[in-house]
Amino acid sequence: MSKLSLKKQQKKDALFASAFELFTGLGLDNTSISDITKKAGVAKGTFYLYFKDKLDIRNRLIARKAGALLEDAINAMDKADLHGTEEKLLYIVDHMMDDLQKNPALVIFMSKNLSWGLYRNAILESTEETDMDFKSGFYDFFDKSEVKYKNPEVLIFMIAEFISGVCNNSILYSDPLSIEELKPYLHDAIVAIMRSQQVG
Amino acid sequence: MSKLSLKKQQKKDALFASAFELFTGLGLDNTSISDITKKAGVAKGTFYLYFKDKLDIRNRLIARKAGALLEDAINAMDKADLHGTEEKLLYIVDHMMDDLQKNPALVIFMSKNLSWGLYRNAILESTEETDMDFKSGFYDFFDKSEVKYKNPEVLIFMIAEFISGVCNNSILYSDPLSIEELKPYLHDAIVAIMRSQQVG
Amino acid sequence: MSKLSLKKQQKKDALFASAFELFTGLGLDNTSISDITKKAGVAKGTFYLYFKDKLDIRNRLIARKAGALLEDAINAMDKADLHGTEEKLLYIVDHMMDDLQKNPALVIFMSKNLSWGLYRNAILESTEETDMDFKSGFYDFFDKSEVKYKNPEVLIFMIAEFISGVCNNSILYSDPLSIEELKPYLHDAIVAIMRSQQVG
Amino acid sequence: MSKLSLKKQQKKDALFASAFELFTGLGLDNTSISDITKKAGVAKGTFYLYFKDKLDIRNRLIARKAGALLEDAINAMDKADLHGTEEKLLYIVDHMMDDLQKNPALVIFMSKNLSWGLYRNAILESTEETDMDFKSGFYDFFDKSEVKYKNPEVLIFMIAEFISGVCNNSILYSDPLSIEELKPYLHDAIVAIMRSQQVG
DNA sequence: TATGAATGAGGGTTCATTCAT
DNA sequence: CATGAATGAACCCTCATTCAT
Repeated sequence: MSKLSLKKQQKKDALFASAFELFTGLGLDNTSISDITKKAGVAKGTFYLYFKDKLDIRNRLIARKAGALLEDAINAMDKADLHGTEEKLLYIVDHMMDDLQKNPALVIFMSKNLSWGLYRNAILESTEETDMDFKSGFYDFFDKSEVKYKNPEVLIFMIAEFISGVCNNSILYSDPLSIEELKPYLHDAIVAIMRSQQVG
Repeated sequence: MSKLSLKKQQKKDALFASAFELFTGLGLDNTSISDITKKAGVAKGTFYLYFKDKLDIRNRLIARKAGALLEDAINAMDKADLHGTEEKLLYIVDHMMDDLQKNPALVIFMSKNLSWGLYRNAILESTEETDMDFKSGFYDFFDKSEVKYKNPEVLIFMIAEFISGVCNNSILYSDPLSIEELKPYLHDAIVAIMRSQQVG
Repeated sequence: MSKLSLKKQQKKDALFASAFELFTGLGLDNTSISDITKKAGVAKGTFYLYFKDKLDIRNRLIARKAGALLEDAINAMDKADLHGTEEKLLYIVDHMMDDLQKNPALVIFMSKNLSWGLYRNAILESTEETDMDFKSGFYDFFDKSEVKYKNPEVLIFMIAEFISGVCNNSILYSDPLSIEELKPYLHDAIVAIMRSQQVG
Repeated sequence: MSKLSLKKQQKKDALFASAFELFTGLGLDNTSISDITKKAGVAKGTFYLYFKDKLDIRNRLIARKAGALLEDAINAMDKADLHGTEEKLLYIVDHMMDDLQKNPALVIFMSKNLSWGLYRNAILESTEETDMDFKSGFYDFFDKSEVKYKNPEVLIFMIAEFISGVCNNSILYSDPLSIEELKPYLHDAIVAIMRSQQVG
């Protein structure tokens, strides 16, 4: 990467970082592009060299963050010595929840901006922002599973929405319980959901 | 209620109705107070006689709508001949989902604006906007239940978040499945969640 | 007219006046709405209470100015003791040229912004900005004329374009001659054009 | 001309061509320098190596186009077997009108940007953009004429403005008539103007 | 109470121009 | 010569809020 394009990447990253902080702190609509560029230390016009508008940077940010979250979890899972689909899935879920717990800003951002469509895109489609190929891995995972599920995508969708909603309130407001207190309940519920979707 | 205060109530209702239509149609941030008053057929200044600002009308609207949704479900449940806590809970859940399905605008509005805190307020706290007293009913319901749950509020919270998230995507985008196709999966999952939270 | 709507009319007039001065001084595209409101002594937002955008105020300004120019000329002609179509037409043309000569700003504005379509609208169609009914007068004038012309509208169109172009350069730049020096040539040319369009 | 300066000339020509297309298509103020360079396939900075700003390229473009229009007409007239000043003048006028009619873009551009001053410069002054020497030819033409005019430059000026205005509306909007329908009227009017300016 | 004209800060966006490469 | 990333002033327009009527 040349010196010039390195500088460009730095600007883009600075814009991403500023946008993320502001979106999570003030919300999407209370963040102006002026705010983003000011925080990033670039001129307002520079924003438009890299992004079409606020929606554009938001969507690309989601792809980045969601992809990274999943990637970390999968990488950790690969290193752990796990057997069984259920065990693996729970591991991924726990890992992602731990990550989210450490990063409340990310929770806010994702819960307010993430629809399943965007999330699935981030996971299953490769974009400019995500390098990894999750797609083949996803289907592999369920094909090789000794336990069969009625509809893997529906299962993942339901778990994702479940966790997303629950974590959002719990992590942000400790309401009705803190995430630490909630975890046992949650764990049981997730296992129950999984088992309810097994074939046979 | 005097003639004058009837007129006032009509204006307020008109503002509520206009705000709801516009919030769901255009989104909160794309709806201006000018839009609301124009649609309601009152002057712009009149808005400020009844509401503090846009956030104020939104929160009060949520309390109204969420309360009504639950009230309808409970009323219907009372009329139905049901036995058992699980059966009753499922009935309420189904009823609410049916209502939401018939009213996608309401789904948009609630999913984008509803946090558990607000929702619980609508359910457990009586406000200016909700007449019913849900609170005592709520505790009664679980106290009298033959099946005991570890933590009824957590259970309700988890189910609420689960349904809210799942319905949102499904009803609005038919993604990953339409709500009709999704229902059997959802039903199984809810029962599983409930049972996972039983004591003993 | 109530006190309130009088104030409104004053603001509108102030905006018209400011816009006219700035359009003629700086040109349409070098005049910002901010400039107009600043000069008119009103807030920027006030502009949008009365006009859609810059094009809107320009078109309405043209209708006003062109209408007034013609109206003055016709009124003067009515008072003068004139006989014969040619004599009357020449009188109107002279009167308008005199008016334009006294008001170079108007020349700039009209020559840069006026197309025949707009001009004809200003003359023949009644708008919000022009009260007089020129239309019936126009057709009356040629119907009653003892001299018949092949196509009255074409004749008027040609004379209008001729004068418009010639006056523009002459009044603004005294090029190739001052309007005063040019007048005899112009007079001869206009008479020649008229006669060339007579029937028979 | 060296190979290097040939390349330079090509870039300059590309910029001229792009600017012309965009000015006529979008208008002067809706065309950005970025647009021009993009269309020309050069970098934005390159523009400033050849032109001072947008006004500079516009004025030079006018000189080019107006000069070419006249040059073509004169060349064609020289080849035709014509006798008499009036006949020759009419031939030139007709030729230019035909050219303009074939090229509405040119009409837009010239009518919106052309003042007599610029036009005369293009005709009478030699610039960087026009090679031909029209000046001596112009005075020769009227000196040798068997018919004498009161003021040849005024005559040309009046005809130019007349045609310019009339053609503009007619060619662009077919209003009040199409140029084809208008031509007979126009022809008569021009002859009339000429004759009105003869000496004696 | 009810009105709606008026405000002006602040939003998103464009673009002529510069300058390090 | 040529590039195009970067700038930031300036644009148009919206809108929550106020206040005289």
